[in-house]
Amino acid sequence: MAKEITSRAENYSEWYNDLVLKGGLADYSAVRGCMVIKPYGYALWENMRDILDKMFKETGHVNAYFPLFVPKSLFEAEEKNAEGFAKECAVVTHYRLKTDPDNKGKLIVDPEAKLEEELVVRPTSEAIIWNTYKKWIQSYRDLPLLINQWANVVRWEMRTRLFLRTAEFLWQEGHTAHATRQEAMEETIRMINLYADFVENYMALPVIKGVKSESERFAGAEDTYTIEAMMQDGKALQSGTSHFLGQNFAKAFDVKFVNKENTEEFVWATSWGVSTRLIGALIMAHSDDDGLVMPPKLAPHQVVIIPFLSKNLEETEVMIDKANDLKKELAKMGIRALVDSDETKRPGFKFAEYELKGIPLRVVIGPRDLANGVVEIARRDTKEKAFFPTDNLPGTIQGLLEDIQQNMFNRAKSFRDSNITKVDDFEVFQKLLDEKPGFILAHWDGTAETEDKIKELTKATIRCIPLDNPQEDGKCILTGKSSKQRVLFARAY
RNA sequence: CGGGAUGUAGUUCAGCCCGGUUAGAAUGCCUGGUUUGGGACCAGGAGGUCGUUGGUUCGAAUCCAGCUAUCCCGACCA
Repeated sequence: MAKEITSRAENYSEWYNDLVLKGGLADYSAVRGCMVIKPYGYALWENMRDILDKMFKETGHVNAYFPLFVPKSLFEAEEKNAEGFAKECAVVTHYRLKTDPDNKGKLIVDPEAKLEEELVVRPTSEAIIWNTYKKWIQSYRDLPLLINQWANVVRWEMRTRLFLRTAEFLWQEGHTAHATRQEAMEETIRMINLYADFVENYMALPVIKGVKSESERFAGAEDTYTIEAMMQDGKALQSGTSHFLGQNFAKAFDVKFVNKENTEEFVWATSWGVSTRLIGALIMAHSDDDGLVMPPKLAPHQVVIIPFLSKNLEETEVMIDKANDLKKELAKMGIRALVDSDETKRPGFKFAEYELKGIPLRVVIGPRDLANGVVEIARRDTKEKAFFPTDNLPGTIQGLLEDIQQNMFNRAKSFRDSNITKVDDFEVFQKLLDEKPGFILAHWDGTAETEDKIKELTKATIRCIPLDNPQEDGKCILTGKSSKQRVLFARAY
């Protein structure tokens, strides 16, 4: 084995790192906490981005771009938001370097080029955007304002992990302004539903939608909606959030509009985002000890076609032609195929390589099978190999891709469902978290103190209060105080 | 940021404790040949200022310090 992958059982974290690095998705860089997204990883992100972008536009949003830098005075305008992010901000203090007079060939920061006002590298863009919205919004006719931006943000995290938590990451952030509380709330819900739709239908990953408790809420929001997914180690990954911001930012940035009755009102706001972290979720939810497993709808290459090559040049040429013909036919149906006719690598090497890369289907075209009117097709999700007639191959492949997409979702869903447990006893709660990782539904008295205490004792946090949560009488798992519903607990990334 | 570990060829690592020729291996890479239905084989070859800066020393991959990066365990977090 040229590229050994640590097994999940041996070390889950190393397994994850191996997949990212050896699967060719990303690489470490010379910058602390920042990664290089390699072409294969970026192709995956482009697919995700393009689909989401289309979904945003179908729901009436438009794209714009706001500056990377936020003047400190703007950043601090919304107090809670500023406080929440303050301890992880990169700050620009100077605008010039100069050659070091004492050390030839080296540069130093020019002390004379100190900025009057420091610039914060955006950890999120509410401040700069709401400062702009003030200029754009005067009348109810200017509302709703539905803007999204694709951007990079910087959050100076203590400890970073490829895709899951990097100091700089790519994301989209939607920032909307509305005339009424109800409209803004509807937007908040619309977007969390859109994210759930994307993650479930494209990433093949089931999610639980819910509301964050007060202590897990976005800094500056009145309510944070979240989608939570379960990874193969039973831990939760927050995969997307949609915030109802109330009038907090409108008040902080003095954004008012005149309504039909000619009275001034503050506007209502939402913001929502998903990031390259979704790639981490995709990897951890579906992959196995042989490498990545890409859901067909997002896979950079959905099919790899490998023609068998031999000394017989004439025969080899026929195999390569067949492979290229199939690729063209697939392209007509919108299926992304890759032909590997590299004669310097043996088939076994290629099989292993494309399994590592997670390509959903592998089609092998060889003289022996072709004489029998069949080709061998192997699917990545189940590792099954089977022969299929050469007639209507594109149709067969399309069917298989759909089946893989569905199978991956079903598999992830049954794994998740079998790892959600209702618990009513705190000792069982603690024991379960250590022995059988997963989600736990338990009663909670609704206080931040209890939530903190549970976190301290078990490292588990309230992931969300699920939407459409069944109401039932119960007693808080820790304090025994009365409770009307169960909330979702888990250890999280 | 606290605790632990690590950084030597593209990659994985040995050498360091006990300083002293020209720093090794496997794998990968290049060339030629034989191969090709699950990570091929033979022969030849290229590739390293030992993470970085400074210190100790006649002499540093080896000893000491700072910095930097990565991994693991915490705290923080999408």
